[in-house]
Amino acid sequence: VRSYRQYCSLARALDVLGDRWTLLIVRELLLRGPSRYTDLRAGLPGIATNLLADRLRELEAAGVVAREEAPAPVATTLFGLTPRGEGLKDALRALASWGIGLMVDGPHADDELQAHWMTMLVDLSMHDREPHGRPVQIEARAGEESIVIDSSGGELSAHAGTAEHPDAVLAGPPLAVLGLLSGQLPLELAEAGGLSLTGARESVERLLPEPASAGDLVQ
Amino acid sequence: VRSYRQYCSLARALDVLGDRWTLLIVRELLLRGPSRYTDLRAGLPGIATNLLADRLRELEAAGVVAREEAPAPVATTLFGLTPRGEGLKDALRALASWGIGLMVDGPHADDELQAHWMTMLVDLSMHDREPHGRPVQIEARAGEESIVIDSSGGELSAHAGTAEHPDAVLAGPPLAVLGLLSGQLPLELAEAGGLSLTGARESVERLLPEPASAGDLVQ
DNA sequence: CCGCATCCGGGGCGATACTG
DNA sequence: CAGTATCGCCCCGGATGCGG
Repeated sequence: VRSYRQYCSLARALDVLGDRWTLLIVRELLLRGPSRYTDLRAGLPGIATNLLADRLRELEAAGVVAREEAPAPVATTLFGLTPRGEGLKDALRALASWGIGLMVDGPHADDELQAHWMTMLVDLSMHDREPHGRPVQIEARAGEESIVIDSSGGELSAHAGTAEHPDAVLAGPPLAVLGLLSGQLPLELAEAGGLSLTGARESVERLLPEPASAGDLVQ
Repeated sequence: VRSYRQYCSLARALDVLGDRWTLLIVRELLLRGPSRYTDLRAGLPGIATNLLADRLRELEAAGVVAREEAPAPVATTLFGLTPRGEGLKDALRALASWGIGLMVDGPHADDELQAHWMTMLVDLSMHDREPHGRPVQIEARAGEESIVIDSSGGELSAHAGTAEHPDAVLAGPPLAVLGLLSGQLPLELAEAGGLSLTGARESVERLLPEPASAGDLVQ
């Protein structure tokens, strides 16, 4: 929580966000919306509970997070982003987009994977090539974690969970599935890496990002 | 340097960039281009010399920084960004842009200000409203630090230093000058805050950003 | 000088236990 | 459920030394 003591906007931003876990807390709040303490802990495996409490206080003091007392039936406290906190969306997107290039070696030993993190990649990389086509729904499962991707009217959305009657289902090891969704692996290479595609293949191809240039791929 | 152990692109990015000073080192390399160790130290007041050496090694291992042996006459080692490191430009811009909102209270006690940091604000906030007008040159001095802003053919550029025959000169306390350049303060309020404008006022107004909405201003 | 390595004190961080 | 309390450890800050 020590300041860099530089009158520079980046240094000021890091005075608020630079401590360990802070930006991941903002990630959780952006992905989940206003959340309970316990749900935040679940989305931040490895965080010490005192650190989460400390960081939430600091973010509150900086005007990034606001504490809301939930209405009657639940009666718990919710932590949500203020408008200033919502303003971090672009910065987190840019950082996460840069980080995609660091995921091509697959998960390391003991790396955790949660479904709602996968939805970030949809938002970062995928887009509908046929915005006026009929709505499509795709389920993507990496390991045991699955998300549902909806495209309707050119708008893509994704959320954790499973679908009743998706147009297609993608499943496979995390590297193949996330590599496909992030555009790091073209469909053929992802299939070679263990990805299985069942259902309407063209509905998947319609949403896939342009693969990264050949030089960026795994050697 | 401890990993978050999450297979998420943001967590991966922070595994590389999340340590203290790391993103400020990238800032210096983006602003200065390939730099000597000593010049980096000068742009990072407060950093311990062993930490700078550690961070440069870690960034090198992550493929963000490359060490170049300088050619014959100088014979020193230069640290520069790799293409992967250059890819951080958007993320740093987004973070720095968010941090502008934290600068409206002016420099804190003992805050340092260096001219080349000010050039970031030009890049982030200013644009030429008359891209086809004749080229303009403006000098802006905050305290003792001064930069030169050039606009030619709609392209804005800024660098540290002073100008021989600028069209206008801005000078004043850091809060007024940086508030103006970043769009946090309209010209009238900046002048009320101690800013002096000599020379062609319209050449300054031509480059100023739209001021932030009234709600964002200092009360 | 330039580019570090070494040493040491203090505090941020990680892990676990505990509580209203 | 939403934290507080405690205890090591290691990261960080600051100073100094040192080879090329």
